[in-house]
Amino acid sequence: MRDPLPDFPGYSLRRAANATSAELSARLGTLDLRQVDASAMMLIESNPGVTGSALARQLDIQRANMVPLLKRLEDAGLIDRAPIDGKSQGLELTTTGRERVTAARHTIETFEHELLARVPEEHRAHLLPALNALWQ
Amino acid sequence: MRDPLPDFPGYSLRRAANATSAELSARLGTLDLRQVDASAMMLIESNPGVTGSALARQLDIQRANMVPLLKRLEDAGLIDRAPIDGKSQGLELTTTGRERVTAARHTIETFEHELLARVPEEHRAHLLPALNALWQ
DNA sequence: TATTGTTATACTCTATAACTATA
DNA sequence: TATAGTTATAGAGTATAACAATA
Repeated sequence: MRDPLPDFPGYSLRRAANATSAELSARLGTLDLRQVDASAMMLIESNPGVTGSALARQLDIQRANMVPLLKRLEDAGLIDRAPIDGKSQGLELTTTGRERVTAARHTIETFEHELLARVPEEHRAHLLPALNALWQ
Repeated sequence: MRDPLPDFPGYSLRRAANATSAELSARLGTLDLRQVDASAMMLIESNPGVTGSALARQLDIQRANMVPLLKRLEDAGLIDRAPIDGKSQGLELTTTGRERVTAARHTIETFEHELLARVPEEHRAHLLPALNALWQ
């Protein structure tokens, strides 16, 4: 079939994101994590005591949608919450959470390595900076 | 906030796709089109008489989800269906559909041009081939 | 006055299973 | 036996509005 769509960067971006996202989700699923769980946990790991609101802003997630996300992580014993003041609560990884995020990072790094291997060498180093220029 | 996530190509890919997709959707919305509508119409334009099933395969959309999509396009007077045999039907753009897809392509090309302008010149030419290597 | 955490809700997108009719 | 079109439905993911309590 004639297909003019892959010539559009926007289309290719969406297709590439969908394809790789589905694959990564399947792998993180073996750790009982979603992609957003792993992202949130890595941010908490790098910023212990961060609030849910700050996390939401950094991940570009609605504050309201953080509630079930954090509840899931807490119920799974992966994070703890401690009051900062009367209205804010700081988030930290539990011991289990630290182990899980380490496993997740390993899964992700393996995945990204395979991902980049698909890209011809001449283009490889340009992918990340080009992508980050699009949204950062 | 310390944020290790933009160093992961998979994360940057998803963030870039989300950000650009939201922007493009808003622009296509002024033409009463969704992204997938524009994609489907461009494929029909390039392959007049194509079936809905073939379209679904090319776009990686479930056959079942093509039904409301095509109904929407037909109700809007953008496509016509003509029986090929007893079970298949060929899709074609109407006159209105051809005008609309031309407008959509203009919108998309303008958008992509702005998109690529955000990417530093040294990386620009590498984006599309790198992306296409990830899913094609 | 702005922000945090929360509840409730609706909407879009997508996936699955099943069915009929036809190739 | 495989494919086309379809129906119905369920599950994610996300967006909006509103609220009480606190900074």
